[in-house]
Amino acid sequence: MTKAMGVKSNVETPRDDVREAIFESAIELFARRGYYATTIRDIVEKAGVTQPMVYYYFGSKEQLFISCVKELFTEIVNIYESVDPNMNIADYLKAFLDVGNNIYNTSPESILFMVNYIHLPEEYPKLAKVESLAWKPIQLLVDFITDAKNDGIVRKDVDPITTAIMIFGASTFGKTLHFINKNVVDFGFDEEPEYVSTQIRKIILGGILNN
Amino acid sequence: MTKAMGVKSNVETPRDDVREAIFESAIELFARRGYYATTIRDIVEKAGVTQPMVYYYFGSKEQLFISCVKELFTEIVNIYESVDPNMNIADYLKAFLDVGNNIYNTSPESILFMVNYIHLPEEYPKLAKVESLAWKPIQLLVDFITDAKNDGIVRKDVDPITTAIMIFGASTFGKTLHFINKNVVDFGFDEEPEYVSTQIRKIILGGILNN
Amino acid sequence: MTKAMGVKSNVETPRDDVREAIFESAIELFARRGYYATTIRDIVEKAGVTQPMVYYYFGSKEQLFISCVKELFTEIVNIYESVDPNMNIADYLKAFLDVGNNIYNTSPESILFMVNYIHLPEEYPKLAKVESLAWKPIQLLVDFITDAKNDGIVRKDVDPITTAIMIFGASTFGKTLHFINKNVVDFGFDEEPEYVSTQIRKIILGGILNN
Amino acid sequence: MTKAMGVKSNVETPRDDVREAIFESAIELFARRGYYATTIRDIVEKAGVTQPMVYYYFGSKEQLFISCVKELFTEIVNIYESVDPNMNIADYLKAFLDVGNNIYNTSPESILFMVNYIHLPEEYPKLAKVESLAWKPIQLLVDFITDAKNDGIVRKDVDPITTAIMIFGASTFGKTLHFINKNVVDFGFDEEPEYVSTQIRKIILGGILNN
DNA sequence: TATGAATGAGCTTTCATTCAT
DNA sequence: AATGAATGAAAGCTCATTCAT
Repeated sequence: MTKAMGVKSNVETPRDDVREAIFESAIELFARRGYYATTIRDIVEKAGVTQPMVYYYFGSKEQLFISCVKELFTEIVNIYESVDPNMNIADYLKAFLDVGNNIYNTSPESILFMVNYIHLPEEYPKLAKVESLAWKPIQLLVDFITDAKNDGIVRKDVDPITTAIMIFGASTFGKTLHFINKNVVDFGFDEEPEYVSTQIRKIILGGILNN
Repeated sequence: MTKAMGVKSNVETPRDDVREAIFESAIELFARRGYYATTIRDIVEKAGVTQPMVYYYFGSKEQLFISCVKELFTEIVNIYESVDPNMNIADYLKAFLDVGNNIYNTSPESILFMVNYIHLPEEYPKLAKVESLAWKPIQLLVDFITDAKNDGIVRKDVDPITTAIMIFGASTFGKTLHFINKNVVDFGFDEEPEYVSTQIRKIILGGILNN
Repeated sequence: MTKAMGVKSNVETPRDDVREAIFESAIELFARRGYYATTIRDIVEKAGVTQPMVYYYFGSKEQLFISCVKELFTEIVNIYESVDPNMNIADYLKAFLDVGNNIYNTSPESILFMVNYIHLPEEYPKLAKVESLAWKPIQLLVDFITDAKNDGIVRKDVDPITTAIMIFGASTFGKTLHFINKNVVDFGFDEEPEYVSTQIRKIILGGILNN
Repeated sequence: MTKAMGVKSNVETPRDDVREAIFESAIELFARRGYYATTIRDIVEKAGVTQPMVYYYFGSKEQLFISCVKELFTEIVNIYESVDPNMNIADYLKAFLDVGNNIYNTSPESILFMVNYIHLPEEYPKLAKVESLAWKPIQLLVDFITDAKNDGIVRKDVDPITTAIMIFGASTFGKTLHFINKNVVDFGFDEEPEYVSTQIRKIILGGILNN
């Protein structure tokens, strides 16, 4: 991700080339194959560096993985946090979903990686270290919906957490299916994320707003 | 799952004990750890049999995995198909979501396994073989909603596919979070699947029904 | 050692061939090169087996090493214990020293291994497990000398422990020097262990007996 | 050792700090862990310098090791040679053994290192280069005893070499056991080197003197 | 059907060493 | 005189799989 997401921060000092190359290869491979199916050899080959460099810069395969997760989640959270909460609910929802779609479009692996990561229970000791990050985007939604509920915009009998899960879960699940359908096996499911987002917005708003 | 779900289809000849033991251990381990982190040794140790038995009965690790997937998906599909589509939409939705909750309650791994499986893209060559099965529960929803739309119960501007994805995605994502929160790391998300289902129903119905 | 020492216990079941081969190669290599300079690959090459066999039979390199130490020390202790303590001190001393010489002649590595092992302090966590075995031969000497002291044969002002250390230390040190001189680098020290033993006996007896 | 032994030979130019630091760390680590279990990383970390410094000052790990051995043996030999041979045998023996004890007390690793080194046969190509040094202390003893034999003080049937080996071997073996007992695992052998030396002297003198 | 024993290939990791600066 | 970065080679170990019985 990183660069792929258009966050290319600035001209890096040349000595971080190797670290950077490892990092990017790692994210892509971990995202596509998962932790165990990705070998250090895969990573360094793709990055064009030698094996010990991984240990020089990251210490171990697991720490490299954690670094990837942290970095990726941090970036994603930053982007989600940049959405201004001073909008009406329809606009906010649109902005929120657009963010997800943008990330997916620039770097589908990012989403896969995140979703994938969240769905590997036995691996969760590792998750503990990024717990708050992983939960953050959903939390932002929960907070916004709670406020809207307090303002009387959202119905009193609506549970903000469930609502947030619906929005977030539906959106990422839609992207995953889109990715699979496009890259792996044709499910007959070819709806674009943008279209799905529009639908989600409409249904959710219809389901939770007063009147 | 299998036995755990109470779907033990017929009385097995006693000599299938070994096969059965392997099968059950495999499902549980694959579900919790994923394909690569699960070793043949793990499986046979848990099953109390010897390694070559896996090859005698299943041919290879990959084929064992596929067998698990097929069996599991078949059972799950059977259950979903047993939901009578001749109900009103509210009841159908309730029945549909209840089925998922029941499966999760009797055998949480089943859900994990399925979700997990769907989210490992690079593994999808394998998926091709169960493509229609994996997609089937969603398809059932899509069909039901499409009918309701044609009957004028669901609004014309609602996309049945997106709706089905929302229902299914939200429901499984909710269960995953519940599982993680309960078994791995406390996210502060402790809502029971049943409660989440009720909310989903309410929101979806509010969002898609005419009037 | 084992076979080399002429202790070939009996016709083994053929299925222990591999284990046996690993074991013997291990002892010889550990003895000559020490633990760290000996690789699993060295051992299996010498034994004509494949690497995983080491792990199948012994679990790890360290456990293989411990097995060797235990086995070797046990055998050596057995031999030392077979020396009948109902002799006069001169004969006992001769018998005791002869035993060491015999072991050295049949299997020089045995001695090297033992001495070598005793002189790697940082490795001694492992030693804890064979502590009593390693100390046993010296203890036998101590006990005999103590008895002789109580019987008035050995002078009252003589310390049995120091005496035993002198006998044992001098004897093994002599063998080590003999081995080095013969196999590695010519120190100009070519006295045969048997000659050294005779001298040790004479000097010790002269130094500790009454009259 | 070196400094630890208080033999800091001359005022060093400050720029040898690094070399000195490497040297001292190396001796201690080699002594405690042996050659193979000691890594360059261990040494430089302990010394607080960087890895290439080892190669700048010593050329290689092996040459560093040899340097340590040479330096250490040279110092030890110097001390042993400073013992005045113009004494009677009892005093000389006392002085000789005291020297060993002093070295052990100021720097136990020195003794361990030496003994350890002598007992690693496969390493002896390296030994060739310090052959005369390693042998020297024993040689001094041999010479003294030979003279005493020629003077009729020591019995004609006594072999000076064996005698020297007994004295030296017993003394160092005693120290090794003392070290192990104190630092690693309790053998029940807690005799102080000084006490052991006194005993050795008494027994040896009783065993080799005329009358 | 079932198993103990065996294996080729590949894994993560660390080592001593060197290079460019 | 000193260093951060880099490397080839090899270490211990595990994997899915098969063979002989």
